[in-house]
Amino acid sequence: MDLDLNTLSSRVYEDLKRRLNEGSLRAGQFIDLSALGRELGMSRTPLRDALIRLELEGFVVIYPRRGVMVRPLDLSDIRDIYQIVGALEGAVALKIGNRFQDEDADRMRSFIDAMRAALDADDFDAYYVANLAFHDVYLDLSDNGDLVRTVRTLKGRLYDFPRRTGYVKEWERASLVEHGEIEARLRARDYAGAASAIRDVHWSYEVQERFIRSYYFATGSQGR
Amino acid sequence: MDLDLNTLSSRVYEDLKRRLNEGSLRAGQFIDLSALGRELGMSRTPLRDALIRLELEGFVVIYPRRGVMVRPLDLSDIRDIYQIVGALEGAVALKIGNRFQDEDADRMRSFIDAMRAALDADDFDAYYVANLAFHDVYLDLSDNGDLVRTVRTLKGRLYDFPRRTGYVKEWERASLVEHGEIEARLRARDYAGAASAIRDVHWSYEVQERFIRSYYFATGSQGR
DNA sequence: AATATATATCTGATATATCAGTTGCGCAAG
DNA sequence: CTTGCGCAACTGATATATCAGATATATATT
Repeated sequence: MDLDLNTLSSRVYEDLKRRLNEGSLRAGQFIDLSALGRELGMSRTPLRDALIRLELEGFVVIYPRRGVMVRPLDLSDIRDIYQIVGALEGAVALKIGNRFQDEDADRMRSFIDAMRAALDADDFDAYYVANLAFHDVYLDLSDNGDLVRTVRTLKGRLYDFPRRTGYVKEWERASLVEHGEIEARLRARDYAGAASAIRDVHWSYEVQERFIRSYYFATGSQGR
Repeated sequence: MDLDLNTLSSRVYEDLKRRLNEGSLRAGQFIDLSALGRELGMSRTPLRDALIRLELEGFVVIYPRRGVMVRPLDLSDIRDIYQIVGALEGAVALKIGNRFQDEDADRMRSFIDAMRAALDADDFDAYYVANLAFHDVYLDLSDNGDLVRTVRTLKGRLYDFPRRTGYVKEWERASLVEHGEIEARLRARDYAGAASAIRDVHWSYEVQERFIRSYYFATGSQGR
């Protein structure tokens, strides 16, 4: 599936991602293939193709002959995702070498400033966009497409599916400090230090656990 | 797809993996769905389901309306896989903590001895089995199922698809030294050291490149 | 009232017919 | 001889009918 949207199943895959993002498909909810096919005006075959892909990416679970459920995200899932993203994103920083230039550090610095301004303005969406852009500065320097794709899929599961509207300001203020540390280490070409700041602090479940608990589970939106 | 083999597509998925392993489906080869369906006595639908999964795992490429090709493994793929496996397996060692006991180190030591004996006897299969078992000692201590599953899928792509029969003895002798280092660091509870031995040496593409080139490409079996 | 069994219903899985995008080939025109 | 066009052939994609495993419900038995 080369995902260039020239197949129905590619398009329905994107549509399902959008529904998961906006919350019209919610964790724990079962998906009725017949009803959805009728709504979308298509047979179940491209739906099945798309759902197989979503299952392998961790968004849904297909119970053969029983139903398809949107997969909830519990604390152990989040912990697992943190460990994988930390390891992989840390590996990108570790190996970044000469690809990283001062202008990359400058761009990271500007996104930190944008994040701070967004926090001051209580603008969660602006914070979210700047946060992703900050990390993308060095992720985009990696030529390991599978690694970066994996990281982005997993971040999507944390951030986008569903897309959340609230945030824990204290957490984001702490993240700003961490972002500053990452940028400083990269600017200093201390790649091992940057990798550690990413893996062992920023993407450490243990370090971030109290924020994670308050962000994902305090509102009772989902969880066990 | 819960992979308990109670669906046809699960069974055909396993069968296709076996064909990839034994080389009856080879890199670069196109798979004829109609012919394969007739051979297996089934429709193309479960074949498609299985191939979608294999595509997402990196074994094949589906060109819509054109064909399905077994994906070759080139040097950049191998480099990418090395980086991901190194990062993830290193992360397992880093976080292993109190789960790791002296008896685990003893088991690792026994697999090192088994690998040495296999090399002395020129027994590649025994070496291969002991090598996997060695790494599985600490991988099995991780409770991050997705991480370990990803590592195993990627190792499979390197080792098993196709399964190779030759080996580079010099490489394996060097690996033995690395295995000893990993075991010693874990036994000493030097988790950061173990993680580095795994990520920065054992699973470093740059460190292993000359062996990789001679193993994967010297026979001209595949490559560009 | 509890348990076992038979039957109905539900939903995904699969078979098959047909569609549709891609590529190859033959032929005409320059 | 080269190029462009029309058509045929190829293969995956999709629609639809049917199958089949899983679950719920009704009924019989203890």
